[in-house]
Amino acid sequence: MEKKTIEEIKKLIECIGLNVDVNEYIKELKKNKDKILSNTDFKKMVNFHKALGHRSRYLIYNLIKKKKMCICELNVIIDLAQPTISHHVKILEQADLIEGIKNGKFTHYQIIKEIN
Amino acid sequence: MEKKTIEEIKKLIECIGLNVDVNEYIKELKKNKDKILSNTDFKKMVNFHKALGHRSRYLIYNLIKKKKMCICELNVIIDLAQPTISHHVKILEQADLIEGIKNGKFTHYQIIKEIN
DNA sequence: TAAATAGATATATTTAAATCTATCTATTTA
DNA sequence: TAAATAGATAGATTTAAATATATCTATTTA
Repeated sequence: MEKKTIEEIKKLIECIGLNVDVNEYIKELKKNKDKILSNTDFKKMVNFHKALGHRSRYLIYNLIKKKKMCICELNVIIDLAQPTISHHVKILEQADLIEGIKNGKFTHYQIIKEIN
Repeated sequence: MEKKTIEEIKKLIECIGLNVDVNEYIKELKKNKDKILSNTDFKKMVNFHKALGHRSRYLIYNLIKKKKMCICELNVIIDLAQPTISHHVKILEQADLIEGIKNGKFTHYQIIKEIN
């Protein structure tokens, strides 16, 4: 065991008290961690929050929520280049928040997961 | 009006149809946009999602949710340097998701906003 | 079927976030 | 009150995300 880890564990012992089995305690914490990480929704939830955790995307999501829109409509009111808007829309789409319905030349995006 | 904008609007006219007042339509869309951006919760919501939209922070949040913890406990089970963990914890704290309660030398962090 | 075009993709560049090491601060306790 | 220490902060570096320009693709329609 490396020096750094030994000091971390010394610190932990002081924190949790001497009357606790440290190895058992750490084992329990690591079990919690593994359980969280192995949850099938873990990545999905992180991506969901990451998708909405950006000013432009949160705006686009809420605009589409008010009224389904195509890229060309978003492009008129948002001060970003068309490929940038397409990029953000794609991230929202991949997070299963919106979907695009092709209609002739135009693709209309609409909400599929409602967030209040 | 610049060339780029003119083409954007031409495109929009084709999309929404000729029997619609384009200026009125754009005005309405921009009103929607301004309403969304001026919402007092806009920044708060983006920060909330940004806070949870990162692997390590989503893990830390869920660990604290299972059991209140101090930095030293997180440090033992997460493979990141102590200041990095402190940094992530601070972001969760600033998003009003968790709070730190000082107890002697140790600060125990606990959930204040439950997310399922 | 060939020109026009909505919007996607590729690639490069810029900007922001994550992470680290080193150091500081506030608190405890011997 | 001085040494010890939990965890916060500062600053530098690395990594990832945002954005732009240029180009491509799939579809439409004249």
